[in-house]
Amino acid sequence: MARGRPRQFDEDEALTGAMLLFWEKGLSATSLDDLAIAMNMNRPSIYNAFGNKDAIYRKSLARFCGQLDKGMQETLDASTSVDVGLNAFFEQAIEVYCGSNPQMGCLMICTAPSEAVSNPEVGKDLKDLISRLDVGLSQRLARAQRNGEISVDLQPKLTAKLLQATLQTIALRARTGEPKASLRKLARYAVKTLVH
Amino acid sequence: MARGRPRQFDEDEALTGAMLLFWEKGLSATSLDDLAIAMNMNRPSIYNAFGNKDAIYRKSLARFCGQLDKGMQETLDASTSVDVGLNAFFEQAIEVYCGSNPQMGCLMICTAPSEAVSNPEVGKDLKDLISRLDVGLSQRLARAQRNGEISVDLQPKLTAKLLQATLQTIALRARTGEPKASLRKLARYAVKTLVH
DNA sequence: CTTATTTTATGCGAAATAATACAAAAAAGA
DNA sequence: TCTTTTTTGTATTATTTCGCATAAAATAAG
Repeated sequence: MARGRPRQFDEDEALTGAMLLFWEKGLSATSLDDLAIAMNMNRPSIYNAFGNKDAIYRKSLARFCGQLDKGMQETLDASTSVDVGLNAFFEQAIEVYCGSNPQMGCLMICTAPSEAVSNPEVGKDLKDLISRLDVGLSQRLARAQRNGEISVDLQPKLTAKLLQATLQTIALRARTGEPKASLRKLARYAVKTLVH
Repeated sequence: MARGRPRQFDEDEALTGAMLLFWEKGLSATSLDDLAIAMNMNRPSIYNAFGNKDAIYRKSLARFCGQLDKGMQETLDASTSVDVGLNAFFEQAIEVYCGSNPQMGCLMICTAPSEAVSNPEVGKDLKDLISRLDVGLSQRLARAQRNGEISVDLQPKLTAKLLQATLQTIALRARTGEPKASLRKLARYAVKTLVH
């Protein structure tokens, strides 16, 4: 098997290049010529391997969110105490959001909303990520509540949304250049204030 | 005075039309042809009156943010108690963010971030709005603290950021179609939890 | 060696897009 | 009435962009 001419590009590397470009410029401002350079492929090969621009963008989103989601689940599950887990999760996110120069925040939160109205599939991708994070955070809070680690007065679903709000503001602020230290301080205050 | 041929368009209405279009599609996905229709002007007149696409977008942002900022200041100043003021402010914002069909969230938070890296001026507009809201909220909290209305343990600047995080998540969630009632509930819980 | 299969690379063509040139139109002032 | 000023509308140009057609290249199977 592997019948025809072998591929010259690495699918993973190409998608990474595409993702980085979308992360910087968003969907609409990115052209296929830009993508061809970033993916180190020519346009016909791109169409053949990935489909049109929307499809590449959504595949980039899917990979990015998969990592984010997985990181959250693993970090929250691994930790015995909620607040330690949450702080570790925010720490991870801050590293990603501030990990380039200039800082680019979150691929989904910073680039998908502008497309979400005119492109309902992107809207759905955004909605799904928000929902998954709500669920993951909420379940961890509920577990902590059952363990007696946090107050029964706390409402897990609403608190989860406020924790995600913290994650989102960190993403947005990172994109405006706000320094890591400032974001860390905010994250720790959020955990301390919201989870008790 | 008013020397030459009178304008056939109303500057305010034209800018409103442009703003609505940018709000729906973002900066990059909006063409000047679309704008010409939405503003009820022909392209040369647009260039003459407003400048290029970036300039029209930034004028739309400025007007939108001016109203948001003013609404916040007035609502927070008018109320004697902080929590009532904050709840009223969130209520206003929710009406704006969910006021169309489909819901479009916040013009700035939902469309500017995707442009902010490649267009530093837009990045600055975003940063400035975030900063102004931080300051406005923080000052109101500090006042309440001096009045003995809220605890001295509360950190006004950090709490202000968490309140803005709440505003931002409401904007993003509104854009994914989350219902008003759900957003209201979140806003009230945020005020209750964060401001004590 | 021949055939089938898949990818690559050049390049084309249609459509969209940004921005401007230019003359006609519409007003005020001399 | 004639000039000046500003806006309007048609048209044009140059560029970008998307998506695909086509043929060459590179491999496996028969």
